[in-house]
Amino acid sequence: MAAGSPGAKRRARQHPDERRKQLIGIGLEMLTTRPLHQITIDDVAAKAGISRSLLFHYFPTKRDYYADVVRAASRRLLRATRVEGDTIDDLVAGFLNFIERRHEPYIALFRSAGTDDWAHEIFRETRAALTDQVLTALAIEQPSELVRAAVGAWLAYAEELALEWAQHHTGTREQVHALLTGALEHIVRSAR
Amino acid sequence: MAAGSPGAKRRARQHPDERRKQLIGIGLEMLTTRPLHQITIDDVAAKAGISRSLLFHYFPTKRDYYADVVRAASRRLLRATRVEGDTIDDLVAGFLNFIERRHEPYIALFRSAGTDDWAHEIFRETRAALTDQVLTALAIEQPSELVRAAVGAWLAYAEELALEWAQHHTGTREQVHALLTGALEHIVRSAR
DNA sequence: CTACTTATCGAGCATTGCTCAATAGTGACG
DNA sequence: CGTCACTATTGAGCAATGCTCGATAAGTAG
Repeated sequence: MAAGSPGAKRRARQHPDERRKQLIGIGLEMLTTRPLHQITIDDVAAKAGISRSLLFHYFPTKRDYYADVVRAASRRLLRATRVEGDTIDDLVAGFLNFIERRHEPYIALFRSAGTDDWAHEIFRETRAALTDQVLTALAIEQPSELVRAAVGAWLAYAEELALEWAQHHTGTREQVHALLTGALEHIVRSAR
Repeated sequence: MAAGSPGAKRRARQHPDERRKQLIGIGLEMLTTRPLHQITIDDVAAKAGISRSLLFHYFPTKRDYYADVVRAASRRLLRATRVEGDTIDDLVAGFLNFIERRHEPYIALFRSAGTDDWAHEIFRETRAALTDQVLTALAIEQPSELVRAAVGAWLAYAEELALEWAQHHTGTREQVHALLTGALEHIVRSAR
């Protein structure tokens, strides 16, 4: 099925910004259903109703396109996990809420992390930003390298446990919540 | 440079088992330097000094080859992390020793985890086996689902922290060791 | 209406995963 | 030692895919 009305102009010219948004949007959508490297240019172009060539007009290479998509996913994630409260409880509650409702984009970002160096870099930056959020919520001003590393590692723990809970309903929400806050407290206390 | 002596027979026939081992060995080696999906059949064949076709004679498809390579990496990992001692201290010490010396294969396995469904499955199995090892060392006979999940998540924490330590020397070995054992004790105690 | 910019396309090239029929080591058996 | 069956091995070739390049037309300015 074509994008526009039937018999529409064969060349529906659009403004570059909107095209870019559209293409990246398609990438984000596809990223939730399959791993990054299984998204072919042809797929994206077909879904957008444009030719392969046009995609290369906007993104010099497939990797550049991927990178922009993953960056967009990262930005979404960071915006969505921004916590309102200050306490660890609020933080963890918000995190669990997010994972419960939108674990698919999270997994998507996760999965792309290992595909390439640049993807891993974006993933690291994302986790670093999350670490900052946690440290802020904990009111830790000048964390040592060890504390930062420990909190970053706790994020890995939290991601794993929360995803397991969201996908396989392992334990109750309260149990998971308690496990997360307890571990964070313990880890931070131990690390300094 | 050719594999054998110069002017050797053009068709150096080998036994299937050795060929398979050789090919998988090449895959394992390449896996430490680049992400899985960047390993092309041509690369492997060239390095082995054979034609592309022969690789498809041994592995029906590229994915099957990949899967066998990743499985081999997983087996290596499990063999190398097998702990001798019984206490948590022994366990963590062995884990740190392993990560310190051979974090590259570990990272390689890590990275391949997100590339595809089958890779993720192998990764899950590997982590499940590691979880069993930990539970055994902890002398926990009949763990609840929650305890299993928590220990599995602790593995994510341990991997992250240990890799950070091995790569960027974050904190001393004793500090990391204490962080790991402390967290594990705390988590297991909380989870039941 | 004209001219200029550029979004858009189609054709075509190189790489790569994969197939298939043909070839040639190698071991088994006489 | 010779012959034969088995199969490891290859080369040619197809389809998909990343990517290039020149041509074209949809807008915009004048």
